[in-house]
Amino acid sequence: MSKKEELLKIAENKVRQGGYNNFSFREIANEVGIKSASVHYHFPTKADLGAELAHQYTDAFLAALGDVDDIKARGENPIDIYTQIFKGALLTDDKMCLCGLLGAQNESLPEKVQVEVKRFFDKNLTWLHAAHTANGEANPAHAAITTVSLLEGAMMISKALNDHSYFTLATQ
Amino acid sequence: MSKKEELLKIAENKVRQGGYNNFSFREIANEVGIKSASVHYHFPTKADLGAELAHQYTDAFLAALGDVDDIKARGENPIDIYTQIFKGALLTDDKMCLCGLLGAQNESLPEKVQVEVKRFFDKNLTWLHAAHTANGEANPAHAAITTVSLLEGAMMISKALNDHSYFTLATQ
DNA sequence: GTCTATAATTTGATAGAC
DNA sequence: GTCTATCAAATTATAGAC
Repeated sequence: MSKKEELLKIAENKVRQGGYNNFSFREIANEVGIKSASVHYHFPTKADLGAELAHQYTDAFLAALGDVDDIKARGENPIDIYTQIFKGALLTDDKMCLCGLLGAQNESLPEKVQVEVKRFFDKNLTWLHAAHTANGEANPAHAAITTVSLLEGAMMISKALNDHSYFTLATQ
Repeated sequence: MSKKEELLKIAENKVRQGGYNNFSFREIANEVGIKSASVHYHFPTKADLGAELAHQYTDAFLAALGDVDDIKARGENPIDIYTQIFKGALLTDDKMCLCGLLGAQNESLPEKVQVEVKRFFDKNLTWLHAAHTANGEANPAHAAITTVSLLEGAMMISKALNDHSYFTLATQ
């Protein structure tokens, strides 16, 4: 893993714990074993780092989801897959969804980060719309909205209560 | 309104926009017209301010909800009331739920703030349990969890998309 | 790519006067 | 309750050497 990738990974964990202000260039530089000035070689400003972080997080999330048609072809329910990926993010990492936390504090973020957070939810809604359509839902647009809202909300409250079983209850 | 109340009100708005780190003693002191050192007279530490803020927010929220039995006695649906109060917080103030945002960044908060955020959700779940029970729901505990999760999640994503109509769609 | 050195600003907090 | 004065630490960022 390149230094740049290491920096992003460490920053991701910090942001998923406490938001955009929960990491500094110095902190992540120390953990990677370089100086904070060197971080600016990879990311000119903190906003650049934040935007790239959200962009890559979104791409990785979509890649993990896979293709709705492929899931249906395997005879599986894409909404179950979606729920399991969310659950994995919470249970495996014990952390919030990166873009969920950033979305909540959206107003205080640099604009280029806001753009990437919006992209995450646009892509999620598009995927869920296709999934609910494939499932024969009467109102796939509405179902997509309630699905992602419920999962993000359940994740947030699980963190607030420090109780993973809350998420499991909310999504069954 | 006392200076202390003014400080809390200004801090509340900042936190609901960008989280716990989105205000400083200097900032809120300036807006109230005192010096930052004077803020420490009212709140010894920032954690004290944060905890009191979440506590009062919770109390005000519960007071706005009112009593489940009273609502039923008026012939109204308490879940509709609950939804309307959430919606009002988003549409009137154009801001996140204070404890929703704090809950998402829970891991990075001082412990005394975490305690107050947990209290908010415990009280909400208790109220919703009573509401769904009064409505004759078969599984009021489960219904309470899904109700608050959906509303907090819808609020978060409305902020992320900067689109209030998203919340309305999610809750109808 | 990474370093040293440094700058300007902000932050949470304290001591002690009024 | 509010002030002045002050502090140590942290933050984002830049210039220029290696």
